[in-house]
Amino acid sequence: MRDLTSRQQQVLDFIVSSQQAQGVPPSLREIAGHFTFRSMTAAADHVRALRRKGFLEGQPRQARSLRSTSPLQRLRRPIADIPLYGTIPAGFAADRRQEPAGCVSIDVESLGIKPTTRTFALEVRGESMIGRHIMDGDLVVLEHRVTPRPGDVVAALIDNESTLKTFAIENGRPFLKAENPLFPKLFPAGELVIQGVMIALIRKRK
Amino acid sequence: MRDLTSRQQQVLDFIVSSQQAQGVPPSLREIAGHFTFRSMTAAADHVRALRRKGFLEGQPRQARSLRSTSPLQRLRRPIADIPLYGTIPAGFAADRRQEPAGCVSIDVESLGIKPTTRTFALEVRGESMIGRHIMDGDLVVLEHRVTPRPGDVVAALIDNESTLKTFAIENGRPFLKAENPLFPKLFPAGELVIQGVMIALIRKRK
DNA sequence: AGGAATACTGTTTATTTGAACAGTATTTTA
DNA sequence: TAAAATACTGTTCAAATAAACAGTATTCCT
Repeated sequence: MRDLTSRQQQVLDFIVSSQQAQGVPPSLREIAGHFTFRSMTAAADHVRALRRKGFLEGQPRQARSLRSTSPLQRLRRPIADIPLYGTIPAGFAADRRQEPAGCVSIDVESLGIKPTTRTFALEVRGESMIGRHIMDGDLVVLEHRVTPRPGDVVAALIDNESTLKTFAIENGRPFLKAENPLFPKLFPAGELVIQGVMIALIRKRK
Repeated sequence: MRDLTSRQQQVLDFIVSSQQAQGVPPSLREIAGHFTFRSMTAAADHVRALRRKGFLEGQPRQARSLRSTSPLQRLRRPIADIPLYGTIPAGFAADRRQEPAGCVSIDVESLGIKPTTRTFALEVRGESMIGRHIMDGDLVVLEHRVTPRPGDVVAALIDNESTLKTFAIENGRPFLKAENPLFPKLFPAGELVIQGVMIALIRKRK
């Protein structure tokens, strides 16, 4: 794969960034317009060169079919968009119509499961789950309305506050426990509202 | 935002998944073709309904400009594709031309940093970093050729094997240590080959 | 009971768009 | 030093495409 000239790199950059921004790759005329070429052939020439050098591909005679051909993008899996509901989604179970505070996008392979509309993410506050190696600031991805297995990490609503706990069953009665010797209390659950079961975790460097 | 009929949902699903798979949204004819409509108007009707209900948007008279308008996708950040080099990338420092074994795609916001061409991912094997809450099977994202700060988690080449350790400095001399009382040895580093500094971590449920 | 929305067929039209043809000037490569 | 690649102008053409028009049958509200 040969190197690109600076002009060709500019054109490739425009195509990729335009695709990201508009959601659609640009047409040859739009490329020419952006660089104020007075002829579309200029754009077509660059695209032809980028095709020949293997940086672009697309179907012939198909409108807006240009896409960059990085070897990585070939390996790319479908990407899931997961709503991030902040740290303390009070009233989640009752009021499902809350606005997401953000969006976590990750490929399904790294996530481990194909997400549904009941998948959501929360930011962890506190060290109560440090025994399960979940740290303050971690993003946890959870699945709503899944029956937890004993030992699963779940987000539960206790006193109108969402906390992360380990789900357990003793003598047929479900309860929750923190995973930190500093928080040794068990939480017997009169009415146990499970918001979600943890399926993945994302941590970034502080 | 009103609900969709099952047919409209099917059409929307096709548009979104086709966009993901092909990199380009489908044309009306391609939609009609997929559902074996004998008229493009059928596809156009559905697209019109999806537009009216707010699930699709795009420029009029612009080829392949359909894009889904989920409130989530509006929040979506640019996505980074990070090469996954397996578990033991022997000879990474010397042979940079190895083939990636996979691709981790995640938005830059959740990742915490804007990745460069020197960003890569490895799968963790073993429990040697459990004290830093890094578990067997976790995916770690690393940045190559960054000067580590004391306390950073780094991937290093020791005896031609890549291992995750904590970087530390004592009396001006850098060394590496495992974060597990079962692996208490320190690794003094005659020639210290740092492959990368950890910047993020992804864990999926086993 | 009646109007609107849904879900299509079949055809035509105007626009968008990729691509080809014919050139020119400059830079790079062999 | 000659050939090839680069970087464009200017024009034309045909395929791809969105959109409009004219219908039909069914289902869903009210």
